[in-house]
This record gives sequence, C-alpha cells and structure tokens, in this order.
Amino acid sequence: MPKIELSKAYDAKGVEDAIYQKWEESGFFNPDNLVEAKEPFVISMPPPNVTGILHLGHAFENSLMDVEIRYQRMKGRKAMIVPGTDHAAVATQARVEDNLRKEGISNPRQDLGREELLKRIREYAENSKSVILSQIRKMGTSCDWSRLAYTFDEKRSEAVNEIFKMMYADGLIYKGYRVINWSVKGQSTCSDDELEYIDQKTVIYTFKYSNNFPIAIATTRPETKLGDTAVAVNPKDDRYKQYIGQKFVVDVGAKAPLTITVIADDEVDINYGTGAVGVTPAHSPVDFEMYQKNKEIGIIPVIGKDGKMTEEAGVNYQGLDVLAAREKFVAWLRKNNLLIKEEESVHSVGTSDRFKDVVEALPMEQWFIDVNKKISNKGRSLKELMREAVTMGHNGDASKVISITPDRFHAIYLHWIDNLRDWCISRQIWWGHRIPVWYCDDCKEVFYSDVNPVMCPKCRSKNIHQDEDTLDTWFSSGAWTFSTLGWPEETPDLLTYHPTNWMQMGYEILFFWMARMILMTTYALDDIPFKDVYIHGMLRDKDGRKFSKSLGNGLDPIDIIEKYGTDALRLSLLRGTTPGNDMRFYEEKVEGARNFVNKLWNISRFIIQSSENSRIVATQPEAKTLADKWILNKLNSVIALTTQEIDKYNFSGASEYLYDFSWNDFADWYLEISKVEGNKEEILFYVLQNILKLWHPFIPFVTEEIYQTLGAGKLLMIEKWPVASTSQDEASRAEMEIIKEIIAVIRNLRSENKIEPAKMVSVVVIAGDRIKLLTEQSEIIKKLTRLEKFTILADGQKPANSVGAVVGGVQIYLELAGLIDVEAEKKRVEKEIAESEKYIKGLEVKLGNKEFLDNAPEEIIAKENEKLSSAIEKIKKLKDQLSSLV
RNA sequence: GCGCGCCUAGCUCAGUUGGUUAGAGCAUCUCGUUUACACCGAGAGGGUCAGGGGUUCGAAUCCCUUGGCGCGCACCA
Repeated sequence: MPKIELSKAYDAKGVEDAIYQKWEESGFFNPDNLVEAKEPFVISMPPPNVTGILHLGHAFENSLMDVEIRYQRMKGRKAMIVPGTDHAAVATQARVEDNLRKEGISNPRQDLGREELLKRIREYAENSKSVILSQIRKMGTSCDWSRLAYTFDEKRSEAVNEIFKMMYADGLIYKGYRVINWSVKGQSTCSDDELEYIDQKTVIYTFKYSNNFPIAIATTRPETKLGDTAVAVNPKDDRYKQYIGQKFVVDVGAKAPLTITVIADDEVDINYGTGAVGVTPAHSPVDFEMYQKNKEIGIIPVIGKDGKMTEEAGVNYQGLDVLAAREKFVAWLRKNNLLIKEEESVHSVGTSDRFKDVVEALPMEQWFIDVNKKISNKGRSLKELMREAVTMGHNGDASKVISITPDRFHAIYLHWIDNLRDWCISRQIWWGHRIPVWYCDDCKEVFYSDVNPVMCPKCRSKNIHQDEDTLDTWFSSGAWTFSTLGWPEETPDLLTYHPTNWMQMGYEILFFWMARMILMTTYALDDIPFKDVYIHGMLRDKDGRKFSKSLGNGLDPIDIIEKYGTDALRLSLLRGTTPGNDMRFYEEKVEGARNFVNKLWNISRFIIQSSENSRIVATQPEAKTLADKWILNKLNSVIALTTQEIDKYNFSGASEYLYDFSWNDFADWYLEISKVEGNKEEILFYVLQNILKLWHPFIPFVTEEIYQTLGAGKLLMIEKWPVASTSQDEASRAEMEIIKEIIAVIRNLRSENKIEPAKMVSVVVIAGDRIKLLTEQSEIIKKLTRLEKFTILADGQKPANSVGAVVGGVQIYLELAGLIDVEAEKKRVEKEIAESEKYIKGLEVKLGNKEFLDNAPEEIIAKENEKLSSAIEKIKKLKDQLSSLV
C-alpha cells in the first residue's frame, strides 16, 4: 500500500459536505438500522420556528444534541434525534405581515384576505423551512431525516385535534368570558407568558369620582375609570368599613352615570396608597376577579379591540386613543377639583413579545385550558400533574421523575406552576391550527369535529360554521415528543421511542415549552415526555450583550462554518460552557478551536505519513518503554474521564480533558518521544484511533475524515465507544512525570542562561537511587533537551562552571562553556530556596498542629508528611549547590 | 417586595461532596535546532479567588453580611 499523502492543513470546507452525505446515505441516523443496538436513546429536536434562518443559538443547541446523540450511538444505543420545524403561529404571521407592510401592503389581513394571506405565509414558511433543514445538515447534526416532522403537517394536526377533543370532553378546555391580554397591533390575544414586561415612566393620579364620594382612589390609567363599577376596601379598614355595601352614583362623563358599589376585599392593602382600589372589571385581570366574586357590581368595557374608547365611554371620549382620553379625563378631574395628587412613578407594562405593542386588558370570550380542574379519571388537575412529574414522579412512580440540569431550575419551575393561571389558547390570527369547534347557526349547538362536517349533529341544519380562531402555537409544540412518533395512533415508534431520554432547551423557554410538554404528555399519554432536561444559557457577544437584529451584532453560523469549519464552530460552542449559564461567543474562540482541529489533523498526518501502512489496531499493544506505559495509562484515564463527564452532561469538562491529553500528552510529549525511541507504530495508531473516537461526538467531521484514512472500512460514527482498561500502572506514570520534569528543568536552565536552542550542551545529573530510571531514559532526555553529553552519576559533586536544579531528589547540572555569572545564579537558587522554605514552613505549621493531626484523615496527613520530607530534601540539595557556587 | 445566578490571571472561563504551592485557553514577554503542524514548538511572567465576618485542624468551595453586575416572579390601586 502506498503512503497516503495528507494536506498540510485540514480543509474543512472541502470535505464536510461529502462526509455528511456519506453518513446520511449509510442510514445510521435512523436507529432502526442500528441492528446491534438495543435500548433506545431519543432526543426530540426543539423545532426551530420557520420565521427565518437559524442563528448561533441554534448552532449551540444542535451541537449539544449532536454531541449527546453521537455519544449514545457509539455507546450502543438506538440513538435518534427526531428533527422538525415549528410553524410558530403568531411569530410567523407577525413576521410576514411586517414584510408585507414594508412592501406597501398597509393592512395585510384586510387587503389580502384570509386565503391569500395564508398562502403568502405558507410560501414564506416553506422557504425558511428548507433553508433551516439545510443549515441543520451543515451543522453536522445526525438527525433521523426519515422522521422529519412539522408542527403544522397533517400528522401533527391530527394530534392537536385529538388532544383538543380529549380536553374538551373532560371539560378542561372551555370557552369563557375573561379579561385577557390583547395586542391591538396584532389584533389577537397573548398568553401571560408571551408578555415582555418593560419599565415605563408614568403618573399616579389620586382623585375622587365626585365631591360627594367619600373615598379617594389612585390610578395610572385614568381613562379606564370611565368603566369603574366598584371601590374595594379592606373589611378591617376602620376608615371605610362603614361604606361597605353602599352604592354611589357618580357622573364622570361616561355614557351613563356610574353606580359605584363599595365592596370588601381582603386583598386590599390598608397601608398602600389610599387604602382603596377603584375597580375596573373590564380592564384589569385583578379587578375582573373581584367582579366574578361580586357579579352585581357589573362590568363596563370602555376600550375596544382597536385600542380606542368605546361608546360606553361617552360621547366626549368615544373614538379617542387611550392616551388622548387619559389627558382629557385628567383635565376634567382637574377642572372639577377632583384631582388630589399627581406623582411620577415607574411601573412595568406588558408588551406583546411578537407584535411589540403594549397590550390592553380587555374582557372577551376566549378559549382556555383549566389548569386547576380535577380531571375526571385522574383525580388530579393539570397543575398537579405538572408538579408531580418533577417531584415524586408521574403517578408517584419514582422511575418517572424528570430531572433538570442544573438543579436550580427545578425550584424555578415549581414556583412558576404555583402562579399559573388558566392558559388562554385561542388566537385571532390565521396562521395556525383552527380551533376544531363548530357552531350551528340555527339550534346554537356547539360541537367538536376534526373533519369539515356537513351538518349540525343535533338539528341536521347545514347552517354551520367553524370557530374563527386558531390555537396558541405552544398547544401543538407541547405535544411534540409524541406527535412526532405517530400519536394518537399506537405506532411501533411510539411504543419503542417514547418517553424520550433527553431534552435540551434554553432557560427562556422553560415555562413556554417544558411546562407545556409535561402538561400535554402527562395528560394525553399518562407518561412523562422525557427523562432528563438540560437547561442551557444564552449566547452573548463579546461584550455580554444579547445577539439581536436591532443591535446588528448577529453572526450567521453558516458564515462561521465557511470560514473555520463546522467542527471548529461546534467545539467553540461546547468548550467553556456551564449548564444554565450564559456564555460569550466571539471569533477568537472559534479560531482556537479551529487550531485544535488542525492540530489533530497534523497529529494524524504525522502518524500516517511516518508509517508504511495505515491501520486499525484492535487491541491495546504491548508497552515496550516507560513512555509507552505512560501514554497508555494516560489514555485509559482520559477515556474514563471523558465518559464520566459526558455522562454528567458536562461536555465542556470532557472536551478539556481530551484537549489536554491530545495536545499536551500525546502531541507534545509522546510524539516527540516516538521520534527518539522509534518503532511505535502500533501504539501511535492505537492511541490515535481512540482519541478519534472520543473526539467524534464533538468534532465529527475531521475525526471521520481521518478515521476513513486509517482504512477502518467502517464509519467512525458507529464505532464502539472506547472502554478504559482497568490496569493502572501508577508507578510508571509517576516515573514518567519525573522524566518530563527533568526535561522541563533542563530546558528552563538553557533558556534562563540564554543558550541558543541549536547549541549542544552537557548535563551531569547526580541521580541517587533514581540512577536506573535515568539511565534507561537517558536517550529521551538527551534528544529532547539537545545534549551532546549526558553524565549520570549515583553520587558526586557539583561540576565547576555549572548551573543546577533539583527534581524528585535528582540534582541536575548544566555545564556552561564560559564562566558562569555567579551572582545571577546565586540569586536564582536563593529565590528557589526562599520559595521552598516558605512552603516548608506552611507544612510544618500544619503538621505541628495537634488538632490537624487529631482531625484530618490519615491519608491527608501522610500526604503532607511526604510533601514535607521531599521539600526538605530538595532544599538541602539546593543549599549544597549554593555553597559550591562561592 | 420574594427568589435565583454571577464576581477567580489583562480578557473569556474551569475549579466535582471543604484537603497538592488555585488551573486552562487567549493575550503579553524571551527564544526558534527538530520525521506532522507558524492554525507550530520551547521557556517565562501574571491571582489577598469582589470586601468584611463566621464555622472548621483546614475555605475559592459551607454559613452570615456589604457592594457591584445580570435575570426571573409578583406587585404596580
């Protein structure tokens, strides 16, 4: 076999696409083809929104998923990533509408109509979908493309309808009149979790409705006071309790005079503000709750869906924007001497995270999921199911507990559940799953149907119509782990691959998504959606800012891949990250990772090109020298450590161990030693193939490319993960460390004494009982420190004209050609003595402490004693050196 | 208001249940003889682990506290 020529530098761009194609064509992304594997390991890919192209955050997530799945595949599991995309209802429609407005279509819904607008959105979605899928391939993610899903495809829509039907039948989904969050710009509801709170300067106005009204109230929204129907006070408040139950008629300029009832409510804080709350049932969720407890007070909506004042607000206000109405109402209060106080303040207002406008609280009939109602056949509410899954386990089954990494998100999740209110699932946008409920125009029957029914099932009338609204996008993504596996049918996939094993997500969608998946799965499947959740932080730029369009600091992962290669990008995202914490990303990191990838390439290049035959070495070769023993020993440790860290989802830690072993131990030491000792092909290939395997999940392309060059005849992707051998030769490991240290010390002496690297020098060592070790390893020391003469003595004196050091009981003397600078050398040795003395003193104090000796474990004490004696020995020899300098 | 995270070398970050003279990468300085690699090699400098207090034989690590940065939730009459 002819020698294989490898290029000097690794060309990621030139090989990656072909490698991915090879993997894909092999069929092994599909676990059904992993015939030897038994136990499944499944990750549902969080489906990216079809709102555009992928960003670095997606590259990060893909790296996390793929490192885990490739590891599991090599560990012999039926490993699968189920890929997909999310139609992302509001987000996508908002994006397309924005684009259309930029094209001059000022009101897309009105101007285009439902069908045409949906067509435009579909085109946009399909386009970004195909871009997204090619990007995922570029990132090297080993997805099972045969199971590709889309939240809005037929199969997933079926699942959505089925869950709706079940919940509807169980009375968990209901249509209710409530105060909801309304985006005027988006003309749709938003759920509580879709709000982004921002601080806003505001004025708190304290006023009375009329001169004869006995209680003053305060508000930041005076215009809503045109719809007040009550004032709430604390029943224990002596100032006001006499008024409870009384009604006052006041004329504030609304369509009709308002009847204000004074009601009691324990929630009212006596000491806050005036101690009384003006109740506006129509425009405050809190006030609406009071209204529900005291329906007799009535409810008057004064703001409409268009964000303008309604007819109820009166002729003076009708049609005005809220801000204009506010000004006008405050002016009226002022004019009538009803305004008591104006104070500047800051409060937070909810804005729609998609449409970006401040939401209005409006009363409306909407669809909700009741999270508190006991489910008939389960005896627990959805809230309780959501709690159970992360505490005692689903149905109290300890094997069905969802674990969260890092642990602290556990408490955050539970806290969120405690504050959870009924989930508003209906949206007035068009892009999404239409609510599968029909209305009969004649008999008013309301009925569920997953097909287009021809008539009312009750009165057989054909005058029927479907609900206009669509479902919140999280309704469909909540079912993702099982809808992708074929549910509601009981498919083999569902039986084999669900619950899934691992889920990664950013903390920002913990509530949106994780909670909803748990809700949907425990309810519909009576199971958990996944076993382990890994929460990651957000990527930030070099200055710690979020990546965002408006800041213009975004980086396109594909550009980075073009420049540095996918492996470099992946490694840069995985190194130096901690679960749950944000991480900074910048090009220098990728550059460093690219350098490593190239280093690995060149390690391989050296090994392959210095051998006649590339090959795979099946079993651990025999170690012939100390260095051999050492590197094999180190390899076994790094196998164990890497495995252990990945098992803890500490990908960063695993990569650190591997990086250190590959670059320092293997390349800088062992490869150099191999040039001295020679005849190491077997071990070199053996170690190489093992680090390729260990690195594969992190940097799949370069490792596969090299592995194929070795002539394995099999894809690295499906090779077995290395297993550490148990024999640990600690003695040879320690001996090698001494040799390395001696070499380092000689190099240091050369450098300190300004000896040019090319110059050959002579060294004398007084080795004591290390004489055998040093004699055996003398060639390595000689070559790696460039010695012409290396004299090893059992005992002796410091040679004249030499500088020295002490390592592991061995005295090392570098002979200098000319006269040495005695003063400088004295200084150097003295400094070292001083450092050692300080060290010894610390140890002596410790070991002289009776309490330490009484309390510390024996092994710690033994260790400290050992440290002390070797330090004393060292200092003695250093002092000898010093005295012989004079 | 309640809660969470972070503060370790110039920068970005590791640091596992408390136990080597606290580590890495980048940057900096000095120097380039090698059977792969200058996307490289050899050597070096650089830290009161945010401040204070405590527990302990022993604290970067546990507790309290102060300060700074960031975040979540609630309130927002």
